[in-house]
Amino acid sequence: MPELPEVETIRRTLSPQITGRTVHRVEIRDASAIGHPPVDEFVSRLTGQVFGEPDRRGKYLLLPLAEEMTLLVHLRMTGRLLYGEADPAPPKHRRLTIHLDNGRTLFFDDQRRFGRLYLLKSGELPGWPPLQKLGPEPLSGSFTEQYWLDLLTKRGRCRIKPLLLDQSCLAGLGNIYADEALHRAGIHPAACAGTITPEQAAALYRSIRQVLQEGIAAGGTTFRDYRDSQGQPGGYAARLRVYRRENLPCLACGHPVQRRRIAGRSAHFCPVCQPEK
DNA sequence: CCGTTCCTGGAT
DNA sequence: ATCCAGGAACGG
Repeated sequence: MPELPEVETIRRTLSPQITGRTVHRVEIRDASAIGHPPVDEFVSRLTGQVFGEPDRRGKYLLLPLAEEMTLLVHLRMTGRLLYGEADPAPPKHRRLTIHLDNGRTLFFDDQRRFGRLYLLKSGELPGWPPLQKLGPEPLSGSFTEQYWLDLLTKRGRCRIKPLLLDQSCLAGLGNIYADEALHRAGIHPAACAGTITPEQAAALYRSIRQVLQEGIAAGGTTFRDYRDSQGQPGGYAARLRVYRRENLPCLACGHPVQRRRIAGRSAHFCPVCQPEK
């Protein structure tokens, strides 16, 4: 489940591997992995292109191409973008292989087939709805404390956990880092945004940025599927304080961590450190 | 806002 | 055999 820190880690490991490389051949093994344009057009337009410096927006990886196009990748749950040697016996979940001019390859593997690649002209990139709808980047200057306080006031009747997962409020948080940020800020995931005090909101603002920065520094969180572009797992799972720790002691107070379904997603929290009222 | 859908494989 | 994991689009 790649969230912002995982996608950012892939961006960083991929950058020296593909920047300046030319696409020699595109091999589609699962057409459903291509979100746009139609597969034959995707292949013909991508072939011969030169990769620029990878970028990221929320959980989207943006791979700019020299000729005014961008290859967008969303990994969703189990997607992997891997750089390596051409494989004569590709694994079962290989969806796409991009052969590069140095004899190496870029693979897109995805067990659950939720991930998608999109090839867009640079002109249509800013107006592309999924990107346009995204809220601010949590680690950039566009995510200000004032924006956050105003948002919690404006969305006062929303519960805070689903609000954190709403990519139009903030781009890049998923279930793992949302639970971790709430625990560090001492806020119950079911709390209504309007009941959060300004002090708590400020603490949450800081904890969101902190857990994302720590996640990036650790190379992301790996339970089973996530890998960077070199195939390496991330190290942040060992540092999680509540996520996937149901019934284990809270690392702050020792009380067992609870798990509850909120808005269709599992939420992990400490009932002592994060009181409901 | 909420529930459903898309997917597959691992757990029960 | 059934349930569950969850990012995001979609319908209500």
